Amino acid sequence: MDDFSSLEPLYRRWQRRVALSAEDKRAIADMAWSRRVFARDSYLVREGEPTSVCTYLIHGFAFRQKLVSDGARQIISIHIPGEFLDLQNSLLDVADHNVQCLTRCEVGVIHKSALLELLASRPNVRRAMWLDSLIDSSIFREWVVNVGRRDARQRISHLLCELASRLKSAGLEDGPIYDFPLTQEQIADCTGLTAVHTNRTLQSLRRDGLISLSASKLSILDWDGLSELGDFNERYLHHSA
Amino acid sequence: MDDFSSLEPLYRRWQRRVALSAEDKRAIADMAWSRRVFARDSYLVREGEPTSVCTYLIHGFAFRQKLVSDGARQIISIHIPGEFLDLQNSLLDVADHNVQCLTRCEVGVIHKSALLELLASRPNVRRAMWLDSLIDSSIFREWVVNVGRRDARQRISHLLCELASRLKSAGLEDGPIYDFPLTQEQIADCTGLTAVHTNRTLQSLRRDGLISLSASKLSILDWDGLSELGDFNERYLHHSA
DNA sequence: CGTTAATTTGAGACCATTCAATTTCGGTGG
DNA sequence: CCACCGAAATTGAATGGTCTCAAATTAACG
Repeated sequence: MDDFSSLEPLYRRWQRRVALSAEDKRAIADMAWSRRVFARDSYLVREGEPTSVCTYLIHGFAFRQKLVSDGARQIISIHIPGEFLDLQNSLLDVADHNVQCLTRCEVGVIHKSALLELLASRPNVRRAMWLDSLIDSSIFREWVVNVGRRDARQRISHLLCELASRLKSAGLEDGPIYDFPLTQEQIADCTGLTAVHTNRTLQSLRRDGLISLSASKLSILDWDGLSELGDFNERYLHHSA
Repeated sequence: MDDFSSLEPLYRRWQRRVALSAEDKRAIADMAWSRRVFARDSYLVREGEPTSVCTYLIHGFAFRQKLVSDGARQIISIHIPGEFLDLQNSLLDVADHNVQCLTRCEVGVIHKSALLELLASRPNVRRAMWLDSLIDSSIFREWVVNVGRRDARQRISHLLCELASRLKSAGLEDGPIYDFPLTQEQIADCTGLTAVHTNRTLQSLRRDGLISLSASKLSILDWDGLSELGDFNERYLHHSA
């Protein structure tokens, strides 16, 4: 990767759980990265296609989604800089979901073969990546719970808390005001609601003084209130250990 | 493990994706397994507890679940014999969800340390386990979609198709009649519905001649109809490759 | 400053929930 | 073998959260 600082967020996250040696970092940086930029809404991975590359998010936001038979979309996770976007797809042979840019995205692309070689030769990196994928998995589980057993106000509160907590943990934002990349339609697709009901629910959260959200700026005015309403407990994010 | 045949379903599943050598199998069989039996409903893992062992399901059915603030339960996945129940919990330090027996369960228990040693020394086993956890992950994603963007008839149809497909793929049942371990209340907890509405929805599926379900026996009378209704595409199960 | 996307509003319909009561089923003890 | 029991399944009626559809308003952007 031409600009090594792009890997800093990655190292920072991994170091919290796995000790990376200088050689580990060198092996990562020495990989055949290529930097690319994608426009908002463009697809990075398409369901059903064979996988050949793996993408690391440097700047911008991306999300995973699946489409159902009537054309409705369910967003499955949101990704922030410093995260790999499709480890899952890369290590399996055929993509089982779509990955799309939420905003303009700068990414580092590596070939599957280079990735596999790195995983084979660097045990610490392998462990870090595996843990990453286990944490992804934990987030999916929480999303099942969120759309399955919470009402609209709780679902949206939970989503906002998760994003704020992850951004803060990654050192990208440290409140009280966040750059918030989701439109109301996208919030709806994350929470299994309609855009109309999402709009009404956001209004109700604003009316209660929990948040203020406009012009792509979110501020969480009452963290305790919002996280309690949304039944948010950050254990599932495994920020430490 | 005293009875080596217990590991057959595991080998069979892994062999579909990773070539296991005789030494690999020996290393697995030689681990310090202990066989235990748990009663229906008993907890194998509790959210929030530090993890120390890993459990392999030999006989019976189990499930993962999380509870929300008002006490409601969301089931996150169902597990069938031959699967590891809590790899995710074991490799992280604190369990982020509960694992519970659906029926009386016979399991093989191994200590985390023995598991980590196996993973460090046997690359093929490591790869097989990682793929297992990636497929788990894929199933979670599909469940997010199921509860997020499908109506009651679709959700239940999809669940029934998934279980049938996995049982068949594991060589445990080969329809048209399946031993079906879920009560209607549990189906409800899988699909984010209430038990009452689950009951009515099952009746509607029966009325349409898609299934017959009673006395813990499920038969899928019209696979094509049920899978089309439930928008079921088994790609996400990654049965092959 | 025009054009399109995003947000907001209203009213009515519907899917799913709630609560309570009843029936059926599976297992147990006399 | 039948009576009994609790769990599971079923039914009814009323309520409600969310959806649908359509239109209006506001914000974003070149």
